[in-house]
Amino acid sequence: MHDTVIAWYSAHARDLPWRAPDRTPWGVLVSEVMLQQTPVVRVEPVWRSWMARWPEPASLAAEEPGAAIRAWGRLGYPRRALRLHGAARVIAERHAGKVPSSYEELLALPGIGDYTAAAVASFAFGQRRAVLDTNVRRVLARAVSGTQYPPNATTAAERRLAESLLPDTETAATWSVAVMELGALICTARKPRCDACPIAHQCAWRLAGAPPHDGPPRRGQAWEGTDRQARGRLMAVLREADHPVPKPALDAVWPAAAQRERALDGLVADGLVEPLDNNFYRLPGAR
DNA sequence: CACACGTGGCG
DNA sequence: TCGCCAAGTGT
Repeated sequence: MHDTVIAWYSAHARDLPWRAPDRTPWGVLVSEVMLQQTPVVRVEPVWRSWMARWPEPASLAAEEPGAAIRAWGRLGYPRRALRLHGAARVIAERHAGKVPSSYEELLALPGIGDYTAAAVASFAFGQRRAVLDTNVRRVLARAVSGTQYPPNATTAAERRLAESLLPDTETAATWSVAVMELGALICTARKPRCDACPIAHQCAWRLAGAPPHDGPPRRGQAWEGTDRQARGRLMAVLREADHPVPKPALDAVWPAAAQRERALDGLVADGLVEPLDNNFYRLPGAR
């Protein structure tokens, strides 16, 4: 299975800048954070401008957090920008400006969880770490476990499986990115392209007749009328403003007063918004 | 462990 | 159309 998947990857991998030969650990780290819950097509242009402006951790660390939040644009989950800025400051101050290579030190950075720490250790530093993202989990669920979808939360069994399949250090990172790419391009969640899959003939799920998902239903993401939607509206106003924004300008984008105040308070508590005197607001430290 | 947390595109 | 989904993390 390994040689087949890696050969498929060699022929079909997308040409992404964070995979280029001249990539840096910082570029890999930035890409991984941006890619959390966000499609590649939306990340790529933002990654390019981000790396042009802040080519190393110290250059981002020298900025106010609001600059990072604004440059994040419409990628979503702007707390990721705040945490990436925080990670840059930790790297600048405690790691001499160099992205740490150990999984444990990466995991200690804000906004870096198990997946991202493993991905950076593996993709940027060539270490042998199981990289378990939604793509890998889905491919292994189908190809090996014979189920349409993986469990809702990552299980110890999934981790054991991924580790048991991990090849030696020389090829571990390539194997992980190849499986990930297979999940992203072929073994997709909704409409897998099994006719183009290099391991379709040995896929446990297909061999079992492609049985439908039977476990507990996947949790949907509520949106319309939620606090999240309100927060998004408020952040959009602040992101696009060149100067501090008066409160009425925020009130205008979310009429329900109680929910709006709760959302705004939450943004302030999260450090995404800075309240100023006279009922003005701005991105933290920004203009 | 379940939930909060943005945004936009596709089937 | 509208629910589902996208290289998760923190609490």
